[in-house]
Amino acid sequence: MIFNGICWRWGSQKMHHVSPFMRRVGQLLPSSGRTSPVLESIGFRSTCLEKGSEILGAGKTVRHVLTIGHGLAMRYRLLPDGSRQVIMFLAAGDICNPHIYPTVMDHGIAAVTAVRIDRFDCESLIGLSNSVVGLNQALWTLAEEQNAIMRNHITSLGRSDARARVIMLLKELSLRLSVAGGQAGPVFIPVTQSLLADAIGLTHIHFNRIIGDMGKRGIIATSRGGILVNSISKLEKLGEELVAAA
Amino acid sequence: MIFNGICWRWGSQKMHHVSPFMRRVGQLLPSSGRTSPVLESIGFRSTCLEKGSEILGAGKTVRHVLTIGHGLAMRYRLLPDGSRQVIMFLAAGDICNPHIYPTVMDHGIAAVTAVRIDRFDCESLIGLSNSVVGLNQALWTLAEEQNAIMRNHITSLGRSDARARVIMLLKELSLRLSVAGGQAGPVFIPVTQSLLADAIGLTHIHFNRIIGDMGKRGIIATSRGGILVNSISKLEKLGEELVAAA
DNA sequence: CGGATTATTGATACTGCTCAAACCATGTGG
DNA sequence: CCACATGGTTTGAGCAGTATCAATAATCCG
Repeated sequence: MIFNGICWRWGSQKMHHVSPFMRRVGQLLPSSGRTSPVLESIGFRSTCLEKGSEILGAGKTVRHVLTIGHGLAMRYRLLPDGSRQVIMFLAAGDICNPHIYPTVMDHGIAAVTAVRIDRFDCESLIGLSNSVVGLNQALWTLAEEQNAIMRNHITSLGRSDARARVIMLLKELSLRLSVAGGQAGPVFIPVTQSLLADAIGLTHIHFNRIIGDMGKRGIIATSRGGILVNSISKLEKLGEELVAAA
Repeated sequence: MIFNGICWRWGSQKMHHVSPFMRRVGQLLPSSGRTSPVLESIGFRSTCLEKGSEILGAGKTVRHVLTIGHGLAMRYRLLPDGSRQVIMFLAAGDICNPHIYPTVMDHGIAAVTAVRIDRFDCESLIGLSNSVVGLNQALWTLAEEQNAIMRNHITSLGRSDARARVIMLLKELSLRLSVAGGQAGPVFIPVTQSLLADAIGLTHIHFNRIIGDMGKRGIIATSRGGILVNSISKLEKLGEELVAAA
């Protein structure tokens, strides 16, 4: 249930924080530098959900635009045999809906960590996209980012062995989670091995063997509930070695 | 080369045929019944390309909106080790670009069969999308169709064994290629086994073994350069049997 | 007819899955 | 504070499913 979570701040049109989603949209607008006051004027409501909550169920019709304010979520599907495929992970600033128009979801979205959801009104956003120059294009660009991730995912699943898939997944998540994009410091990925394995089509057992090996080499460290990537560049180097070995 | 093909009709703003892309867009518009004359007024140019031609190269900046007028194409990536991943197949009416704004492609698009490309002007479409009510939403809906296919693809690659993947792929292509959507008649899929195998992460050898088995059961028939699906419903039944067996 | 692409078949090797179990961390209620 | 339940992690042994290598056959095209 979407209203299950502890409500952080609720009911006020004006939030004291800026939505990461709007910040990203603003950066994509042609109107050069700072965030447009028009964008900030649009109201949204924040809801906090605990780990594991369902954000958007498959089959549901969406009347609001949900975005990740803070934390990690995932798009996923449950299969008839009970197994689960994680389609992609969503981080702060990502949009949960396919687009800003009402739709029916063909997959679910759930909270991987505790999550803050910033909820906008479809009509308001649609109205803005008709009036603010460049906004529509910005939304397409954001959507295209997610599509690129899916294409990478398909390529990874189709043409790489287990080890390469693990490396690519960790690399992608590290980069998206490190705010600065390409910094050198360690990044903690707060996702269980089972979930990570479900994303790249491995059993959690095999996944564990692979990262166990990577742990011995000091590239990552494991802890309950997450993985610490010590150095993204080491990760990339390992990936290149793999390609070279083939 | 994009200009390599035999040109079917060229240089005239007014085509004697309607672009399948525009027809689909028109059907998604709220303005009820028939295709809006405004949509038909927009000019486009058709180019015919032979099998195997490159339609859009990876890394290219796109200044036109390319759509499939006739035939089959594919989105694909080439990997450093020389192998190829087919990300998805594109049929008549599908858009090749990620969206109608200029972008850089992170993957290539090539003709699987002989193909007619209907090429629109970015600016014209953007202009239309700002003036025609519902057009922008229609474009998002079309894009979302492709995204749904990618999500299916990811799920298939991640959680199904080879046989199930083959069945899903053939089913998807049969449905998209049969104009009537859900008809009973046989459908011919004009794609080599190697390409189909490259889509679902199999070797063409293993792919061949699987469809050989399906051929013995009369569900499909093979011929050089393509596969004939005798009955989509039989295909679905086989898929359900697989699920039940698991 | 000769060369090129595509399809098919066989034998063998290896990746990653399955099953089974132990271990560890965390939280819960008595 | 301890006993227990829970969910996550780690380890082992054996097997199933696919890849790989190698070759042959069918088909098409010039």
